[in-house]
Amino acid sequence: MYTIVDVAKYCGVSTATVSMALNNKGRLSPATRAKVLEAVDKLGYVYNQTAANLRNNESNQVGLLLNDITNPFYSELTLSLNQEMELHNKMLFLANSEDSPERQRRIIESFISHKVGGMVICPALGLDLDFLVTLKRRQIPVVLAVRNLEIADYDFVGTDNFQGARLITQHLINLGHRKIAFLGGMQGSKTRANRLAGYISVLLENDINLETKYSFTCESNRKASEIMMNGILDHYPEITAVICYQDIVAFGAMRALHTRNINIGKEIALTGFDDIPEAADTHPELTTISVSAKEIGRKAGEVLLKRIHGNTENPQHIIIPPTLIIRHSCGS
Amino acid sequence: MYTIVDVAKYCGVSTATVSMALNNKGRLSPATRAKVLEAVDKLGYVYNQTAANLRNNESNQVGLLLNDITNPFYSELTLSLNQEMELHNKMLFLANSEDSPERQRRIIESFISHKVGGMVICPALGLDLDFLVTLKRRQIPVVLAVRNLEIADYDFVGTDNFQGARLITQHLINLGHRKIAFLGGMQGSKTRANRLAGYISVLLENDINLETKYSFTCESNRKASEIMMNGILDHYPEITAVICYQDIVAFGAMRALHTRNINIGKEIALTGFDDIPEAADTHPELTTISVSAKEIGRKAGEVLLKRIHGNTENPQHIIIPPTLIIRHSCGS
DNA sequence: CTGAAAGCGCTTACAG
DNA sequence: CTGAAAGCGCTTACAG
Repeated sequence: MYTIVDVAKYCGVSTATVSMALNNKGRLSPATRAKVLEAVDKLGYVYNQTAANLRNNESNQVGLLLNDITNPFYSELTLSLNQEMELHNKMLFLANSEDSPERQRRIIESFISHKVGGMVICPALGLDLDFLVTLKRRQIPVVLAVRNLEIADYDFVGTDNFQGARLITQHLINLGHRKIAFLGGMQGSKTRANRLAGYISVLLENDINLETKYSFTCESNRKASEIMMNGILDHYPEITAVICYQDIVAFGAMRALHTRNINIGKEIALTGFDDIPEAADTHPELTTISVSAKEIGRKAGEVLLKRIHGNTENPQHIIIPPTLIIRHSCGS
Repeated sequence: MYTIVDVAKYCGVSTATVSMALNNKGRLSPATRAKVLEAVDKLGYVYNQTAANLRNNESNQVGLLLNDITNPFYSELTLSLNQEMELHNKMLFLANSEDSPERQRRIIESFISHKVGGMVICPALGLDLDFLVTLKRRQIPVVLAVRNLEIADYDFVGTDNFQGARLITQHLINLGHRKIAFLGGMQGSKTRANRLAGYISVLLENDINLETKYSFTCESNRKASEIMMNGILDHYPEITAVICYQDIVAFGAMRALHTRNINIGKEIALTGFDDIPEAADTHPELTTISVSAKEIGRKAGEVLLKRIHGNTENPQHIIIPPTLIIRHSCGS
């Protein structure tokens, strides 16, 4: 593996000259520059970006911390953040917290140790806030995505969960539903609290009696929600509509319904949240709330980049408005 | 941001001592070690891994190059590779080629520039092989995943596409189908060629006339395959079964079928390939070939790690055998 | 058991 | 227009 010294020797110039040729800086004669570039090509020299970063006290790496890359919502976010970073010649470290606060902490420390210039974090549930405060002191730009932490001094990009839930609840009420369940999300999740609040607020506005027993928590995977949905069917046959916390949760619920040969859309209405691509593949296709993961990823990248370049405005909260996507799972 | 020098000054020791304390190396008196560690804690010093890497001429970063992180098959692979890397304290760079050979080239060069210790690559279609040969000369470990390139001297982890296609084709024939189409994949894809060969070989073995017009290419997304499926229905109404190149392709085909109110499983049989989680969410659930993306990711990580640690055995080709998953899209 | 010094591969301020 | 030298934050072989 050649270094800048080898290239310099090969051309009979100094390493300073090679460096300047490589970075297109300083005033080199075109002839010298050409000679160097040719040597680079001939030797197959490859620039050591990490050495340059060390010397310049810079970084062109950013970290992305997710809970579950396997969730299509997050993989779309990853893609668009990645595209944004590529445009600005930054590399992306990817890590998965799997919703473990301890693991998340380790990962963030690892990001710092690896000298990221900034990071976007989808916080794990139960993350201790003290840690984030010390993180802030490190002066490294952090933007929170998807899940907000209500820590005033962090940038955040996400959606309006309260509003999204309102949209979908009102839609069901307009269709005549009165016994509406809310299924999914974990106890203690801020996101869930907001969606639940949206659902409740619309119920109240419409003078519908709030039955707290109609809201159910479950893990965000198909298996867990399938089991829960079966429980709902067994114990609350009066329910005519269920608002699922996420599309993934709705998929699990659908399994339970299909197994029992219950006609979704006719006998029961079902809704999701996120509008991942798969939501249009189910049968019936899922009525859901669209939250553009792509847009969140892009915006988060944009904000992060600005911070990395020294922007010190007050923290921004960018809210991508959710929209109602009507398909066939509430009738058609 | 403190450095090792600050910590050393704070404790009144040399930087060598701090370094040794940090790495648990050398013979330091427990008292000194404790003093250093305490200072680290107090100052909030964080280790600069990149500086250490430069000095040691090591790396604890690996690169993962994918075509489409948005495809659930690849996100599962990413997750399991990531887990494997985390176990060994390596960070993962993620990049998306979006199947552009030129972009892929840029990314690989960027990986090298950022001093990855190795990389796993799912090659983009149409990658020029010369480039891979020069890559080989750089001595940096590379393992190919999912798509093989038939370059003898690279490690590869993937599945047996030929065998998988044979499994599913035989299944359809056993169910009585004779007019079987093959839908999807791009011209020039090695993977497609192998699956197509499996399909053809079983047809021939069963004395079924091979109709070359029954095989169709299309991009691996829902929209493209929906359009193609509509074409098939319009022009070849005699077809009773279609083998889709991937689950994603099958999802698009399902859309076309649902739109036309054709009963999947009864009027037409449909199969996928990959067994991504969503394959069990469709209605009817998709009969498909299971290829464990998790297993591929894990194994690829394992092989890469061995290479990084200096293993110089001959290149390995690890084939994860595919299995047939019978659900309801071919009748039940 | 601990310190002084060289060096990993770059860049840049300073001379010339 | 180009070179010699110092320094980014580490580690390790060598002294003591």
